[in-house]
Amino acid sequence: MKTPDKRHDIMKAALELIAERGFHGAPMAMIAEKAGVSAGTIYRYFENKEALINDLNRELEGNIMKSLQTGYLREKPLRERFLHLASALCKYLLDHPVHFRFIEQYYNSPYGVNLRRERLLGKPNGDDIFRSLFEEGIKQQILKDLPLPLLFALAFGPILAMMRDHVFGFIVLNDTLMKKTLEACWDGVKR
Amino acid sequence: MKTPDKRHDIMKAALELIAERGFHGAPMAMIAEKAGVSAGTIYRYFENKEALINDLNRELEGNIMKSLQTGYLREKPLRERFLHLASALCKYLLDHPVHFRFIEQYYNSPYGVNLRRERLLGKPNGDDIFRSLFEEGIKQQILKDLPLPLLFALAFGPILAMMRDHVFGFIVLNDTLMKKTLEACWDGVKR
Amino acid sequence: MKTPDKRHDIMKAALELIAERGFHGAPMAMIAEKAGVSAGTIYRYFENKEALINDLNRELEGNIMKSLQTGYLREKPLRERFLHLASALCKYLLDHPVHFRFIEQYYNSPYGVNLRRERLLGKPNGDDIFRSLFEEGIKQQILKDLPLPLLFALAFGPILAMMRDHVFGFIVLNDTLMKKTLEACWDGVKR
Amino acid sequence: MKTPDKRHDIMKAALELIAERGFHGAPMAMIAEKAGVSAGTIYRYFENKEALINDLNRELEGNIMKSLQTGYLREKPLRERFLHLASALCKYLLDHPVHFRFIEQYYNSPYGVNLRRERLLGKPNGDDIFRSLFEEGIKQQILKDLPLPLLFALAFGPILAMMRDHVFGFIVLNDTLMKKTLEACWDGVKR
DNA sequence: GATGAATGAGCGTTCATTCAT
DNA sequence: CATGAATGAACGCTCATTCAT
Repeated sequence: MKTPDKRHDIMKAALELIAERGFHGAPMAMIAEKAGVSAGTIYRYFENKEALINDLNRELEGNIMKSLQTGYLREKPLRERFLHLASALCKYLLDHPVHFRFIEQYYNSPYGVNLRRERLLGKPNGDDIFRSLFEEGIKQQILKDLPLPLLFALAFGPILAMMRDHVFGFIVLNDTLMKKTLEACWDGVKR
Repeated sequence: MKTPDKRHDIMKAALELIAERGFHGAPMAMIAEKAGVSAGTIYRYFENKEALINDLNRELEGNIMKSLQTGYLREKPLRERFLHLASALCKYLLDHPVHFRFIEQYYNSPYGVNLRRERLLGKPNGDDIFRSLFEEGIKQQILKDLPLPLLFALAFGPILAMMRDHVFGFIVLNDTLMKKTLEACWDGVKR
Repeated sequence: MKTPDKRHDIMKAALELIAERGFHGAPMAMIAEKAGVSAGTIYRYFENKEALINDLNRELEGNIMKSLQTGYLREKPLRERFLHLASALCKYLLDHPVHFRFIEQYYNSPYGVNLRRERLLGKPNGDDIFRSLFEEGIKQQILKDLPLPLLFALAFGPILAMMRDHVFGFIVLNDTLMKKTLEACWDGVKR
Repeated sequence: MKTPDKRHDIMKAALELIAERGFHGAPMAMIAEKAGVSAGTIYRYFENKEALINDLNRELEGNIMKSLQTGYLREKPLRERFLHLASALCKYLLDHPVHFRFIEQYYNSPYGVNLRRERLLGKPNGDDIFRSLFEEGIKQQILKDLPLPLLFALAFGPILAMMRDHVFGFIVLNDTLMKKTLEACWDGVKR
């Protein structure tokens, strides 16, 4: 029985291989084989390797954003909303270590830097849930009065570092540890 | 007139190219050309590319550790010592953005992961200034009672994220901003 | 019009180049060019240079063994069988001087030594026609009672030396000369 | 204390390395190191690697010829003289396996073929002890009436094959075995 | 659409040889 | 004379991409 959605198969294969072996440990031929298609076929769905990688990242980010929004209630207190987002992010990454590995590699490559640049220099993206949360927090004098990128750094720097340590086996996370750490992040950003 | 110290030239060329273009954007031939030597010459000084990269990292880490220790006074209060270290680290990375880019790449590669693993699994290294500071802080109930890797994540995660943003031009740091952010890091790790 | 069987072309080119110029006088690029393919193509058919060489040897040995068996009659007297095999071997090598040069090089390289070691230390290979002939000859007290490798040396040492001389043009063989020499080999091994 | 004879040191180092590791397992730098001289120094004594190898071979052949002549008595019967030479050759090679390994490699390389060609096509070399022995044997109708190269093949082909097997450990020679084999060689060449 | 054989530029590395000291 | 650092062409091999089928 054939999978009809080759595009999906290719992305899945690429995701897993790149997560596990890095960008240059994942040649197109290997991705093709794992996806059950021929090497040439990939080029019907993606202009080249770079495009495949960018599409992949876009999809994963979309998934994450979607998962953050479920259960997010605008009317809750800011602290609670922050903890909701941070812990939903952690949960997502814990549940999808492969996605995490991929994203990490992505943002540590020329691709990621360019993407980030485009985003920050472009217009504010209305649906950026974090940005509006933080801007609100600053305005209400709940959060420290720092440029947004610094608040991001304080909030997510520790989370990503923690996830890295977990994925590589340097620590074993449990709910208590995670909760404590996220509250520590809050301590970092709050006034 | 030629520089007599080719080893240094090679390391400098490798450092800059790798910082700017990543490990595989910096082929040996390109490093050689930038260093003003022939490709074969590199192999008189380094066993292979991996050894060159490891040596480079070792040197940079040495530099950083040295710069952290200057002016570090064991008898000062813990908070002050933490802020000293964090701000010395920031200053170093700010003054040497190329070193920062290299180290980032290094720790996001198999090399770095293995190094980190060895360090965390190996015996406590007496001269690890951060580790002893944090252990002391936990014992004295000044810092949160979390596993060391998580304290590291809370303290350095934001710093590295901030540096990244700065190096890529997403923010422009000044002393005030930096100081505020480092104090926010302290808020994150302290009880 | 292209030859459809590239694998064959590659083996042929490698055979001829190695026969003429030795293993390191035959770089992959040169083999590729002679075979009318690109360098990379070789690696679709052979894992690496060593595999190509081993495959080549295996094929040639197979050819030789096949040609020895045609017309070989187990019921003939031992002397006649010996002369049949020896002369069939000579004829083959005479007709395929390039094969001879290749095999010579092969057995004078680490590849060949290892192969020989495996064979001598491994279990007797049922289809080894020479071994069984010689063992029978010893048992029936027709051949000298010497270890097998020495009988091999006495029987094939001269044949290979003769072929070498012929291939390099130091002598010109004809049927009479060959017959006489093979009978002299028999004189060497018989009681 | 320095060895004054660098030329000798270089040849010895080259001999041992090439015997053990083959021509391309013995780079000039390695030879130099083993000889205790610098790489450049080799080129004061030898024009290039090829010249070094040729000189080495010439020297070894000289040694062998000399050792064959000691105790060789022209007035002894032909058979005895043959066995003397053959066994002296065997003894030499057994005592100097490193020389044997070198010579084998040499004659299986372009160098050796050219040398041999020069020799056979050049004028008869008066002091060639084997050649005169065999020519005498043919004239006196003691040896088979075959072209010289074939008599050489019959006489020395087995000896070299035997030595090869011994050096690689496929057989363990002792005096009895050797004597039997050399007599078998005589059986091969005699009428 | 899909295939997968073919390409060839590019990689890390080696080593015989040269030459300034 | 001797050194050994430097060279650079050449090697075996990889892989993103193309294109005839």
